[in-house]
Amino acid sequence: MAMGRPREFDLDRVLGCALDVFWAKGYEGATMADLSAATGLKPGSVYAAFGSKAGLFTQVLDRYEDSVFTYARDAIQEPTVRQVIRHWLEGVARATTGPDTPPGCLLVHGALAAGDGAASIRAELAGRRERGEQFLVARLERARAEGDLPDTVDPRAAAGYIFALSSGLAVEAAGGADRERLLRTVELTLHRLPWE
Amino acid sequence: MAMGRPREFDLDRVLGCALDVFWAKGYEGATMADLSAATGLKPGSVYAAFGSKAGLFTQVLDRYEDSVFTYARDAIQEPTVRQVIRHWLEGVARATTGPDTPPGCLLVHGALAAGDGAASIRAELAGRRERGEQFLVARLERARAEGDLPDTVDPRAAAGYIFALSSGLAVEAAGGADRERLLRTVELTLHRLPWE
DNA sequence: CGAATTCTTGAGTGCTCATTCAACATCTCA
DNA sequence: TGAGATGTTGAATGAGCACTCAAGAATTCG
Repeated sequence: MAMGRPREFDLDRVLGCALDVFWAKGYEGATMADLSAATGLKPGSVYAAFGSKAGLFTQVLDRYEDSVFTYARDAIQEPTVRQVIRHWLEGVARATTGPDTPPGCLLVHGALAAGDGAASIRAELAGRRERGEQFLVARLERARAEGDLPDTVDPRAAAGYIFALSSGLAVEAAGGADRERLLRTVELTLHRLPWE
Repeated sequence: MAMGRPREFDLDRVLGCALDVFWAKGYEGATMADLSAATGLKPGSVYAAFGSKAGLFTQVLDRYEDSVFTYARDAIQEPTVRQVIRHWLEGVARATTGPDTPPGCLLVHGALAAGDGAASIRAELAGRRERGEQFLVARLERARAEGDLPDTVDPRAAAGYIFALSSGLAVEAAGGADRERLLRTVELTLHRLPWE
């Protein structure tokens, strides 16, 4: 029953280009003209393919998590809480200061850069950050059951602490701090964790 | 030689209203229409008095630091490093979750929400954050000289750690976290500092 | 008072934004 | 081959943006 004209662009490449733009400028800072220029798609094609700027952003977020948050998935596989946290925080420091990617974190940058008309975008990003935190909470709960985290420590509080530091590192990176500076903060953090 | 018509508005009140708008929406998120409505000044009067949106923002920043950063000035007066840091971090937690002010920190929010056309605004905010950090560095250097901070700890690294946490708390507040949650993170941080 | 000066006002400037649309192109299937 | 379906294109649309300006209003000084 007639399939229609096939799209001429590579979806993955387009999402990658759009990611760079959103990552560098935030949701509202990125204009359709920017996105059109970076992806090579005319505005009409973007709307045909993704419905809206917000629709494109949502797909870009999925791609961001898949490609950037590998360090988080790897981190929770580490055998001890110390190693989990080291892997996690060093991953944040590296991901937010990559030589080939914009400085900062899209989930942090995007959220704060969303103004009035983008309340739903802010909610979406807050939800994704929350999911990320739950990811770490679950690992720390397991650690407590295994005796690797003291009974006196609430895994949610510990994850909240690590997450606050992660967001702080992302802010510093977005503000121009270099990787060494971030890694020095990570090193000091790991010198002794609050419950050790 | 003729003084001209006196201004009809109270400068301090106008800056206060503008502060609320910038604080809630960031630099680029705040429109002149928002500012005009909140202050009661017509656009023409704003430009006559402040020159531009950026000029108004700069004056608002001064006012912000004067009124909100009292906790930082008070904190460094505390006698011990522990008390300095407690006062500082609790001040951040409270200032970013005030019942009568928007959530988050203007210096963090404003910086990340500044897109392409506002590079100078971003630089201004980065400079002000840097000045804030130096403020804490100086206090920690004194503490090290007094033996209140181990010789092995670099005051700049320690201040960087506290500042990363501060920014992280501000991001969480902007994302909707409540005061109790932030204070729980502060409590865990203080349970044992990395160099203790 | 009248001249000089500064503020206020309201309407308007040109620009950029996200989004749309009609015409055309390229595919599948019968 | 032709009908149906979908993708691409370039131009256009209306809304919102920071900012401006001419005219009028309030003041001080001579």
